Amino acid sequence: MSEDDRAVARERIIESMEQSAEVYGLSRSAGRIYGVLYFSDEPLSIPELVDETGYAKSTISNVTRTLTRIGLIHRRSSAGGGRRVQYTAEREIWFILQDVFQQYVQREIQTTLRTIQRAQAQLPDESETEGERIEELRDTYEDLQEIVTLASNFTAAELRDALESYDR
Amino acid sequence: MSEDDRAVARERIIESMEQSAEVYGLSRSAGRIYGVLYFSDEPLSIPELVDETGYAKSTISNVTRTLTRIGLIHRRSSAGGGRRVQYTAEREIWFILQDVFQQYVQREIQTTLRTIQRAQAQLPDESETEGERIEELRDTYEDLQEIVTLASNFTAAELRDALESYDR
DNA sequence: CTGTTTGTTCGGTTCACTCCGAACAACCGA
DNA sequence: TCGGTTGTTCGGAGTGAACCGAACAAACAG
Repeated sequence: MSEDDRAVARERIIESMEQSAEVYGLSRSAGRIYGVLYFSDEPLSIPELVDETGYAKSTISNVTRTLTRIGLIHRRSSAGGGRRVQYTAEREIWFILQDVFQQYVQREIQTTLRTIQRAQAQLPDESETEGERIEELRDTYEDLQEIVTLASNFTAAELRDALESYDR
Repeated sequence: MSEDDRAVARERIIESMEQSAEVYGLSRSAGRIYGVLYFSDEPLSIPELVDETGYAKSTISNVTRTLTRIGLIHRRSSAGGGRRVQYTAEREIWFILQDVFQQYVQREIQTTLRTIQRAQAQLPDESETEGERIEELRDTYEDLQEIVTLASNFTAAELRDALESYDR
């Protein structure tokens, strides 16, 4: 009974992770695979993940690669046994979010900013409406870049503290 | 020539907005429609947006609705003239990001947190591994919720200042 | 060397999403 | 009342992504 309850609770949270994965632009399978690894006591191999999740081997292979690249899970090659690679979940969610920020948000901001700067360079300084709009955009994106750069170097606790203790 | 250059610069930035839209989970058409409105001096009606973007009327109708719901553009019913509804872009990007955070990120965090709490309530306090994992998750999400709540009440300048002046 | 286990790659299917065109509803001016 | 304009809704075509199964490559055990 308590065993069942625990399984139900675990399943609910994994379903929630599936949904979160979709919000962050990943597939549902990615959420489930991460969830199973999150609750697993030991590292799991691909065949074990197939058993636990019900997905096809090829799906597990593809998804684990992208999850590894993003940094949500870690890959260990266990040289010893028959099984060759094993996966563990990164449990420090703050690290994951930092990575997402660094890799996606910051990158997105940077390319946009570069486009704006290039467009601005081509327009000589006749301050038409167009020019002002672009100027506005540039200022905003420079602010954003600064904020994200700073924030991504903080720990969660530091960030929270910085915000809580700030007196306007 | 300068006219052409300006058009080219504008087009580049709008293309960049199309790409950003995809990153944020919107369609390319949403990015273009927002971009055209961003650079327009006056509010535009749906037929005018059809001319400017080349999209079908129905597409404009659907996309403007979702953009309005999200808060990226504003809808004005100009009671006077023949045209009935007109749209303007929200140019304060920080407002947009705040809304996104409030509506999506915070909501996502809250539902996850609620799921975790409910799961935790069902498990009595036998501190098994499962229980510890869930406890861990809960702490993290409570931190996240606090951070997002605080951050979404700051202006961009305040946030930047808070981060820059924080001394660890 | 042969059989088994593991992991990757490739082609195909299914499904959701985007966008379009057509039909419809609401409203205005003659 | 009747055309003209505007906006919404609906069904369908095209497209991309998720996932699967099969084929293939690599490594180990016997």
